[in-house]
Amino acid sequence: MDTALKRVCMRDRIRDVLIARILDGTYPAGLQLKELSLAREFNVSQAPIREALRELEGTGLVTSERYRGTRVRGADSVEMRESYELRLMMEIHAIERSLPFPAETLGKLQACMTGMKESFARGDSEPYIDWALDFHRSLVEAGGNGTFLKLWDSLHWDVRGRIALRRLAARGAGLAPLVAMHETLMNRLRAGAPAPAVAQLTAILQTVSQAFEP
Amino acid sequence: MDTALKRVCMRDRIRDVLIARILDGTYPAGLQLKELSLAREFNVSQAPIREALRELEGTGLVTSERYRGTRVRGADSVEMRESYELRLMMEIHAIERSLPFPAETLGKLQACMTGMKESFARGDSEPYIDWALDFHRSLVEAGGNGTFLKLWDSLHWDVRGRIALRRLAARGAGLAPLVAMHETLMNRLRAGAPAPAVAQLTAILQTVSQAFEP
DNA sequence: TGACGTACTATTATCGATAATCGATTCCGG
DNA sequence: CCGGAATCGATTATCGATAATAGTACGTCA
Repeated sequence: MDTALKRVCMRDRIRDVLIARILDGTYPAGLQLKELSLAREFNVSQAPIREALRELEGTGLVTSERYRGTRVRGADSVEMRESYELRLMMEIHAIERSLPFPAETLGKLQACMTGMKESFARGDSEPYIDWALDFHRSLVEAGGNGTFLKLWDSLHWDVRGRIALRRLAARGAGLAPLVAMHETLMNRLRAGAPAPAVAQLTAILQTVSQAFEP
Repeated sequence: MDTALKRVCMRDRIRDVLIARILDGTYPAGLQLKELSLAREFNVSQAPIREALRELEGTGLVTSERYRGTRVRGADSVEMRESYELRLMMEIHAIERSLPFPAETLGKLQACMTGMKESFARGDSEPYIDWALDFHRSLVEAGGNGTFLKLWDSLHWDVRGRIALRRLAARGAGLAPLVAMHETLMNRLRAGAPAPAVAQLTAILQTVSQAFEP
């Protein structure tokens, strides 16, 4: 396989590849990431590999022990549930802090909603997923706390959420219930009362997080 | 100044020193961290410096741009307030999720409380700070969400909190009000009703976060 | 004089090699 | 056959040097 990367800043590209492989399960939890093997695969020397690993270590995706290597710190079902708890907290916080939303925010959310519905109607699950992730990220953004937004990004919800939604899409009911649930959420956000919106949001995230239950 | 580090795993020690310097203001926001200068200071080559910087990049303490260096991403007062908001959220979550606490948790918290009181009575502010930070970290731990605990650690509350408390200790009322407030919080935690405990916790964090207001 | 391009300098990105360490295996005396 | 010391292979940690790049200072030409 040609995974050699050429253009710019090897360590960034390598880091992104490693993140994707860890989150999509290519690298299972506990796997040791051997620097020289990776270096050979990417056609680079050890240094950029190590730097990419150190960055992943900073985000908590891997752990390393001195002279004993770097290992994937798995996203097991426990950690996944905990992450959803954190995500739920952030999105609830945004609602409680900023509802009623200004027109601009509602417009952004509505655009995502429309995109979701259209993609779903066409049966295109990937664009649906893009819109859905954008919807929830926009919600966090609406809370006005930049640290929360950075945290959202550093937890790689763009990848994790995609994996979850793909699983749900392949299951019995597929994405149809989610579309309806988001529509309800959108209406409640527009209505402006926090409690019903929070309840609906909680239900949505509960549904999505079930993608990681056996 | 002899900042040369000798014993084990240079990159870890370097990383810790850099974290401390960033959080205590030695390295102001926006400062470019030059690799070769740091390498000379620590008597190491460029590689471990870079790895330490990459780890800091992962935690969000610095940012780097290709061929343009690594710069301190400042902890300005806005970010500080946002961080306290996040911390408050995590501690509230622990209370709402786990109150009433089991005897073991209450014992741990009480031990911290006792340590705080004794240190304060002796006028030793540093041990007081240790106990206070341990108290709040234990609170997060009591919530039972390991991801929250990791997040707490990755935000470096051990350093940030110390800085805040040192500032407060040097101000007018000093630490006395905090001791009393924690005693009240402890009583309310023991009582087992979430709402009053949350209110008191909010008041405490509000007080502490004022250390960063001008 | 002033806009423009070009060499220079400071700094980062990457390399290839060496030192340090760990884990397993082998070898040996009992 | 067994316990432990010595050794070997694999892997990580660090080094010193080189390549690549951005910003700057300067000189040239109109």
